[in-house]
Amino acid sequence: MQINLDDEDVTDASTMNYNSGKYRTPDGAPTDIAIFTITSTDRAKAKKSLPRRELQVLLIKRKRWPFEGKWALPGGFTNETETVHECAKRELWEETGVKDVHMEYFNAYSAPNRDPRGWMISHAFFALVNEAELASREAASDAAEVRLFPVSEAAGMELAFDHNAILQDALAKIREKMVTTTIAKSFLPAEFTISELYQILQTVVPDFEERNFIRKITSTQSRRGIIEEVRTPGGELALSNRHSQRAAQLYRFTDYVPQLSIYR
Amino acid sequence: MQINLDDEDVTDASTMNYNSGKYRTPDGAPTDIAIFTITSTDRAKAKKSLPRRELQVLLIKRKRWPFEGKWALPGGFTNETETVHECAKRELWEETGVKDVHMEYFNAYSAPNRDPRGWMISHAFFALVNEAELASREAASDAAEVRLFPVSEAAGMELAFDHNAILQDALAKIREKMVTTTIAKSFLPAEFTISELYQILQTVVPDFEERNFIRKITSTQSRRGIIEEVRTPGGELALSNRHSQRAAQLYRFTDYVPQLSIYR
DNA sequence: GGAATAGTGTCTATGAGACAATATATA
DNA sequence: TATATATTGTCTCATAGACACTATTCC
Repeated sequence: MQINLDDEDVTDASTMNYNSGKYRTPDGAPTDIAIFTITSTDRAKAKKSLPRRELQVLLIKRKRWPFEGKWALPGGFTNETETVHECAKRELWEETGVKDVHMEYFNAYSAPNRDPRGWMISHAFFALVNEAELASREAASDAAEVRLFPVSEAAGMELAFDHNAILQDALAKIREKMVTTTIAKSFLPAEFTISELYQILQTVVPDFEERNFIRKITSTQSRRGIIEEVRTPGGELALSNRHSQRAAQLYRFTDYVPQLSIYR
Repeated sequence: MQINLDDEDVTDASTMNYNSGKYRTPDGAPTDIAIFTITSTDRAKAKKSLPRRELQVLLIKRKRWPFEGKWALPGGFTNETETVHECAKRELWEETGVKDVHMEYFNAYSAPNRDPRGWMISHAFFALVNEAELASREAASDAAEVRLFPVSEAAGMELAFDHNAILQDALAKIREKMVTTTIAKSFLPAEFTISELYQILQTVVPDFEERNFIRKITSTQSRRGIIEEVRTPGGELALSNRHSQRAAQLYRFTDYVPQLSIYR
């Protein structure tokens, strides 16, 4: 069927297609997903101490043309019967075996010739996955083909397509969102200590530094009530000493969504 | 040319296309743009008083199938030789005769069957245009085909395609950004008074209310220095009385980008 | 003088920011 | 007992938030 896609009464030839009036259409609708996680490795020296944490991104080694052998962000082609969001969700599941994680669409990449296979406008997402959820899958998959890379390392690699730019944009986005929303919860257990939260924030946003972090986040619950103390069934304050000698108060995120404003 | 788009070694038929192995591809890459402006109408009674302001969105009456006769967001099809961002910029120029305004990509709309013409993944932008820039074009265009609507009115209309949803999303987005970034500058002259800024904020975000607005925004310049006082070439404070009996201090936005954080 | 907007005074409570000091449990 | 993390004390200054009050100029 020949459809007239012309919405604007175009009469000059400049915007008409060279293909004798038939419009050129995209050759696919791919999605690319920057899947981030934070790994924890216990420090050798002291047992009861904070683990070393590192922000990692999942990459896949391409098995065929184009960019065969190069590492790339996972992704795939959207079907006609699904939205790009559904596609990304599906790809995440196929790649990592996880679902129901925080995933967000953040940009479209549409530079001509960004894909040697044809005209491809890619829809880019980022996903934040808890290390614990990823653990089971890790063992199952072939480490030579699918691997976590520290973002510092991945940023210096030569990735397939324009995935370097996509990764950079994804990083900038999660760094911004890490301090303006409560997405840090994706990298934490449901109940966590202030130190753990602080460490997670610093792992993603190295510049983040707040001397009196504990005072700020716990002061005047009524105002900045994004987290609350956890209590035992008996009603006492729940503590944890998994990473410390002295036990620390456990907190959990509330449903409160703070409204930010530069005009206060 | 038959290309293998399969990135994931798919072997089950479920993800293969019914069209005997040939992938179905999108039928176009449209962009839709929610173009906002704020109109000012002087109040009849008092001359020197704040004008009535209203947030407006530009709509176009469709001239052909599908949704012929319905109002829709302006937009058009992306060419193979441009990015979707360039396409949106071009469409904005064609539609309003303005360029170099604040325009942002905010989402992709990809529900199957959202467009009766075929499989169309639409890329949605919002643009913020100063009333002054739009004025010249207004006279030139056919008001019956291209019109500004108050957003309150447009939100209640039945628009073409899924444009109601797109408009809602665009509104939510600019309301959020209006108080977290300095995009209010798009609706203001380079030099403005505190009252004008406050009025613009309230026009876009009706809930926005700050009793001591002037104190907050002008206190301790070193911290929240998003605006600065304007001075005359002679070094005196520049004032304006276009909207008031008593002259008011003029301000301009600085380049300072405040860093927001829920963790302070 | 009244209207309409601009801007200041004042008061209290809370938060920001910096550091020192103390607390707790374990290896 | 040394160590590593958790938490509180203390002090100063800035800001939040409320609301009354004064200032300026046009009509």
